[in-house]
Amino acid sequence: MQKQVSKVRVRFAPSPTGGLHLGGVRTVLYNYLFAKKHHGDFIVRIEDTDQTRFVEGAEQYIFDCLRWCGLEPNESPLHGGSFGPYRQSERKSTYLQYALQLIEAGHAYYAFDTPTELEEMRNRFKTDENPSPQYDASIRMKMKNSLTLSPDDVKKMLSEKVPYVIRIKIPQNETISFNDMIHQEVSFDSNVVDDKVLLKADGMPTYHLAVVVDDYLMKISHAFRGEEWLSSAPVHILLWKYLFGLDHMPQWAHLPLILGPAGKLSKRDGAKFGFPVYAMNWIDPRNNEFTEGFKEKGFLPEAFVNLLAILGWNNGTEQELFSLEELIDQFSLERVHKSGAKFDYEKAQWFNHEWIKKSSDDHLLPIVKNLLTNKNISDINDSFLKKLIGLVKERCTLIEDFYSQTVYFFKKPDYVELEAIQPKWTMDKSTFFNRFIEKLDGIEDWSFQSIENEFKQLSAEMLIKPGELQLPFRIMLVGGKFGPAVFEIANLIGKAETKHRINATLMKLNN
RNA sequence: GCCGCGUUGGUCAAGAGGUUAAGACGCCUCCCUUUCACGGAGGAAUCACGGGUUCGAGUCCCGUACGUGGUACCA
Repeated sequence: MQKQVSKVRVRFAPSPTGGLHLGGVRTVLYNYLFAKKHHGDFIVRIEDTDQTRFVEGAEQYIFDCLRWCGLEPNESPLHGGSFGPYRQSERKSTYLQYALQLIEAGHAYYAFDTPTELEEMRNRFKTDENPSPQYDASIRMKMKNSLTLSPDDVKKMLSEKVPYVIRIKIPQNETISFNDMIHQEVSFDSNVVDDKVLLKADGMPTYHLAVVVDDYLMKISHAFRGEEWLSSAPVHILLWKYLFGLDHMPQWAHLPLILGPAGKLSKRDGAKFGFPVYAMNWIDPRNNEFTEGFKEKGFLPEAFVNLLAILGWNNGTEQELFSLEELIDQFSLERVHKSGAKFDYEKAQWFNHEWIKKSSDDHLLPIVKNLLTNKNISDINDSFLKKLIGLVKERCTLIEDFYSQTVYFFKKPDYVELEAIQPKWTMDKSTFFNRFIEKLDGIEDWSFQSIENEFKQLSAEMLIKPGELQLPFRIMLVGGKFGPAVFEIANLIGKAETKHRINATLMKLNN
C-alpha cells in the first residue's frame, strides 16, 4: 500500500528579487519543520530565471534572514550539496532538453509570436465576458506556431534564429485533479488553462518548467508553496505526467496566504500601518527604498518564528508559545489551516514580550549589550547588566525598550518629569529629602533594605506617608513614572549618584 | 468576466451532528503595587446569509454574498 518510502526532501525556492516577507519566512518555516520532523533535508533553490528582475544582494539577504531565524538549509548554493547547482540560472542548459522532449511527444510546440502580436491577439479577442483572452486551444490554431506552420517553415525559422518560445499544449476536455496535503482534492477543467510558456525566448525556462524539472532532479518529496500557485498547479501536474510520471511527483501543499489589515499583505502595509513585513531590514539597491525588518524592529528570532508558526497552524491545545524544537516535534500539516490569516501586529508584539520574559538573562545579555553600545553606553559590566536585564525584562516588548528601561542606571535622566511631583510638592517634602540625604551617609551596607528602612523611618518621624514620597523619589532617580522598585534602583546606582540626583532635582523644584 | 481556494467574536483560533460555542491578542472593570510592568479575578463581543437533510446543524448538502489568488516570454 505504501508508496515506496523515500527520504523526505523539501525545498524553499525564492526569487532573488527583493526582501523576504512574512509569508516567505512562514513558507520556509513549514518546510523546515516538516523536514526536521521527518529527518529529511531542507533545500534552498534560487529561482533566478527572470534576469530582468534580478536584484543584487537579494540572495545573500535571504540567507542572512534564514540564519537569523535559525532555519539553516542542508543544501543551497551557499551550503553546497550533491544536487547542485542550486541556482536555476546555472542550470539553464538542462531545461531545453526536457522542453524538446515534450515537443517530441506532442505535448508542447514552438511559438513564434512576437510580444506585439500577442498584444494584438489579446485586443482582438477581448470581450466584456472575456477581458483577458488566453493562448489556448481555441486560439492557438490562429497563431504563429509549429502547430499552424508547415514543418519546413518551422525548420527554416529555427535555423534562421527567429526568436521563439516553447509552449505546453494543454489537452482539451480533461479534468486535472490532485490531492493537496492541505486542501485535499482540488480539480480543474483543462479547458480553462492556457498554453503556458515553458521556455522563454532567451532560453531560460519559466517557473513552470523549472520547478518541475528541478523538483524531479533534486528528488523533492514534498513541495510547499504559497496558495497563489494553486491556479497554476494543473500545468505542473501535466508536466509531471508527461515528463516523469505522476508516481514521482512530490506531494503538494499549498499554504494559506498571510493577509494585511486591508487585503493581501504588501510591503506598503508596513509603512502604512507601522509594522515590519520583512524579516530583516532591506534596502533596494535600485532605488534605495527602505523596508523595515522584524530583526531591527527589536524582535527575538524565537518570537518571530513562533508567531509565524501560529499564524495558520496550532496543535489543538491552548499552547501558543513554542520553541523551534517543540514546533519540530509537534508540527503537522493536517492542522494547517485552509484559509488565509490576517496578520495582527499587536499579537506579534505580545509574542515578543512573552519571549523576552521567557529568555534567560544570559541569553539576552549580548543582545542588550549590543543595543546599549550602539546608543553610546560603554564600559558595561556584564554581571551588572545581567542584573538590570532581570529587573526590567518583563517591562520590555521590543528589544529597543531595554534602552529606556535601563539608561537611567548609567546616566542621570535627560529629562525629569517635574510636573508629576510639582503640584503636590511641599516644604515638608523638601525638608524630608534634605534630611534623607544626610541619613543616606549613615548607611554602611547600602543594601536596598537599609535604604528602604531609613526612608520609612524618616517618613514616619516626619509624619508623611511614605507613599507620598516614593513617587518623587522615583522621579528624581529615574526621571519618569516607570521602572522597578525605587529602593532597588537607588541600591544599584550607588550612594553618591543617589544623593546627586536628589540634590539636582531639589534644586530645580525649589526654583 | 472566467477559473481556483476560502468564510466561527475586531484579530488569531478550538470545534469534526447533541457543548453554557474553548483559549489567546486587543479593549473595559477590579485586586496586587501609592511608578510602570508582571501576576490574579471578572466583563463586553462570534458561528456571513438563505434554503435543504436530520428528532437535532457552527459541524453534512445546495445556492447566494463576501474575501482572496490566478488569468504574463514574473515568480
